[in-house]
Formats: sequence, structure tokens, C-alpha cells
Amino acid sequence: MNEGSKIRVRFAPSPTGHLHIGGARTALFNYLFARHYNGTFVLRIEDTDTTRSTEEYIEAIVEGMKWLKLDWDEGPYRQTDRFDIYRNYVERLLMEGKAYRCYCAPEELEQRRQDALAQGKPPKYDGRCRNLAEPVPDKPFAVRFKMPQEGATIVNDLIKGPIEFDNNVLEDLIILRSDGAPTYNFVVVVDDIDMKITHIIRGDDHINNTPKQIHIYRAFGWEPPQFAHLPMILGADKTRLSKRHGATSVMAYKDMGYLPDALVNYLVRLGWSYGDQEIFTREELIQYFTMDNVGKSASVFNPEKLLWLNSQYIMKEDAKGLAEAAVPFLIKEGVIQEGQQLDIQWLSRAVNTLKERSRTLVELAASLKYYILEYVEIDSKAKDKFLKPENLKHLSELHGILSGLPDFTAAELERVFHAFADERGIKLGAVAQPVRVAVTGGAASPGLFEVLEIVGKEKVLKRLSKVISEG
RNA sequence: GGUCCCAUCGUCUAGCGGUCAGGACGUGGCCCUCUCAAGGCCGAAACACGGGUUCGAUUCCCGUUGGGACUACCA
Repeated sequence: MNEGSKIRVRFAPSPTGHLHIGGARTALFNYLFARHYNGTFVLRIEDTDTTRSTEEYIEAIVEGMKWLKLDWDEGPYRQTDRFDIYRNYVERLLMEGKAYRCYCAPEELEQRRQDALAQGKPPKYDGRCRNLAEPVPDKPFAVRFKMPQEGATIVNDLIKGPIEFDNNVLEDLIILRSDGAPTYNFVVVVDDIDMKITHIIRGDDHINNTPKQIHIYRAFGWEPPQFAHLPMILGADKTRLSKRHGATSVMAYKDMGYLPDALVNYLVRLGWSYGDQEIFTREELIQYFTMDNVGKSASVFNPEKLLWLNSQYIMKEDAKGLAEAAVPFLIKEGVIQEGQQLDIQWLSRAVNTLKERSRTLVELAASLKYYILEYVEIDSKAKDKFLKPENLKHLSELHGILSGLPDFTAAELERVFHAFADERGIKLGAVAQPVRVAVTGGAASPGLFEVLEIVGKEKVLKRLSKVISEG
């Protein structure tokens, strides 16, 4: 695509909230597009709304991008650093008669809007200040852009195809507020030109802004970039994803024990596909990603599938990496202390048994408890079912056998348990389950003999004794 | 209200005129098995509706319906 001219894209969030799922997906598609074509990925903070933008949210967005490993090449640029540039361009339009001062008070405007809406009429600005002969001295004003009122504008969208708008539905929009701050539809055009953006990849909630922006490009004599409008991500009720639908902040998923690569993999499949393939490495994504495979229709965010993908990524991850990733969750759970030295080699062995049974790092850490702690809390249901008097009798006998066992390995333990069951004419499960409950606190765990070996003889015997004595 | 976008299993999607409409999540059953997983096998489950175009429409066109977004001195 565009051989010779280097592709430049940007992700331009406004810092009025955390990096959310939808924003992350937009950032991801920009990132993949840039990497695929060896282009440049710019991060630009759209903070022209100074009342709603905060420093904390800028950091939060950057944090989210970094966690997902969506590294950018330039920026973050901040629009508040560029107000002088925008004012110059506003001045130019004013001089050329392509924009005008509007003295209507915001309250009046709002009133007229409400009235129009109440009467079922389009709430469009009536252009009453458009032809004012002379500037009104000492009166606050905003600057409006003179929108052409005839003809039509066609947006050739890379995803949606050609979209036609009648120009007369467009209003003279405000490009400079009365407080001197420029507005979104204006700065976005100036910046995209200034930063030589070649492709604007953004959510399709911006489609209706596009013709307005195209007219601003034209007023300056600039050639608009290419547009690609991504379909929205919706909640289960098919409305725009919001807090009502549960966690929407990307970092909330980190806290819930999701792996960044799993979230990226989930997000990329919302609106993009590559045949039947579900799981992709980062390299594959970069190699395969093009706009050709981006769908047009909105998609519903499905936490179940994300959970499944996360479990797949946990299974594939190497045990040592997972063990390290689990540490913060162990601390949060109070299983270990901050700064406590852990034998990561030993922990990895434990993690290995849990990899295919943990869908999140939170679940992993929860299971890790019975490897790490001295004693475990016994689940009452499991106790009622598997720690009956006749079971305890077996446990006592077993305790004796195990304490004399020199070789506390999975293979040896398995041999011992089988012999134990055979001698008494009982099923292996009849003895394995009570031991499992006594040692792990629950009725489900990885293979018992592995667990016993890793927990270690000392702790196993202590836990058995406790159960036996407490009856 | 106006403008625009969208429409294949419950969900994510493949399909780019002729397919038994494929895969994945979830779901039901079976196998494996010391439990739970993982894994394997099997099953239920979709082309919104109505007109065209065509020898033939899930696929192309139009309409209807349904959903969504936008409609600020927010972005």
C-alpha cells in the first residue's frame, strides 16, 4: 500500500477516563496497521477540553498502552501544548472569510436547541451571526466555521465503503470557544495534517464528524487522509460498552489476572479475523493484519471467550514466568509477604501443575495457597463428604506409612497408595480423596501424588495429623 | 425528530452466485480418570423479512423491520 510514502497513523484518546476496552481495540488496530506496513504509530492526547482532562488519566492511558505492549513511535503529543498553532489557523480562516465570530450566548444556544428538539426539528445552528458586517466590540465571541450548505460530501471509507452526506445537514460548528480554546473537530484536522497522518483509524462513532472535518481540510486547501471507521464494541445488551457492563478499564483486567497478550488476542478478534484462526502470536498479528479483514458490524464483548483465551495463554506460558506473574497476586491475597523470598524454582513446579486448571492469575494464586501455606482451611462440604470416621482411620494408617517413607516422590507415593488400596480392597479414590481434602482443603486439585511431592513430606504429615486429631 | 452505520448459530466469526452454510466461545452427551482440569469424539444451535436481478441467491440491488452511533462553546 502506498509504496514510497510512509504510513503514519495515530491513536488520539482524550484523557477523560482510563484506557477502556474500546479505546484499546482502536489503539491496537492502529498499532498493527502501522507495524504491518512498517509505518509510524503516533500517540496524541486530545486534551482540549481542559475542564474534563486530567494528568492522572494521561498517565493511566500510557500505563494501559504499555501493559498491552502497544508501543508507539512518537508522542505522546498534547494538544494543550499546541494552542498557539491552532489559534493561528483560526485566524487564517477568519481573515479569509471562511470562519466568523459568533456572539450568541451559550445559554441562548442551548435554549434554541431545546426548543427545536421539542418541536421535532433538527437542532441546527441558524447561522444568525454568519453575515454580521462588523465585529461587535467588547462582547465575548466564539468562532464558527462556515460550512458549505450545498452539494454533498463523499467519504471513501476503507472499511465501510463510500458514504454520502448532504452538506445542508451540516452546521456551522464552533472551532474556537469564547475562552480561546479550540474544539475537537478543528484541532483534529490541524493535527492530522501537521503530523502527516496518512490513515485515520478510529471508532465509527466518528463517522458523522468526518464530513465536517473534510470541509475544514478543504478550507485550508489540504488533501484529507484516508479514513477507516471501526465498528463499535457493545455490551451484552447491545448498547455502547460502558461501566454498566462491568469492567471496561483495561487495567481492571490486569487486576483480575488476565495476561496482556490474551486481552490483545481477544480484542483483535472483535472485528477482525483471519480465516478460522483464533490464537495468534504478536508476530502473526502484525504479519496478517490488514483492513481487508476488518468487519463492518458492531460486536458484543464476550467475557466468557476472553476467559477461555486467557486460560489458553496461561497454559502456553512457561512456568517460571507465570510464577513471577503470580507473586503480586499472592501478596494481595496475603499468602506471602511483600519482599518475602520465594524459591521460584520450587514455585514453578507448583505452577506447572496448575497451569491447565487456572483461567486467571487470580485463580492460579488461589490454588497456590495449598502449596505455600503451612496449613489449609478445609472446605466444609468436602470435609463432610470425605473426612468421615472410616476415612480418618485410613488416614491414620497412611500417616504411619508415609512418615516412614524415605523416598517422598510422586512415583513412590503412587505405588504406596495403590498398594494401600489393594490390601484393603478399596478403590484408590476412597483413600485419595480424603488425603486430597486434608492436604489441599478441597475436593479438586492437580494429580494427588504430584501435589504431595511438591508440598513435601513435612507439611503433608502435619496436615494429616491435624485432620486426624480434629476428627 | 434528523443524519449516518450495521444485519450468518446465544456470542465472536468464515463465506466474496452453485457449500451437507465452516470454525471458535458457551452449552448437552460420551471417552480418558484418584478429584478437578486439560485433551479427544459426538450433538443441539444461524443466513431478520419482502421484493427484484439471475438458470441459480446467505452472497448483488431496492424496500421493510430490528439494532447501534452521532446530533454540545465533549471528544
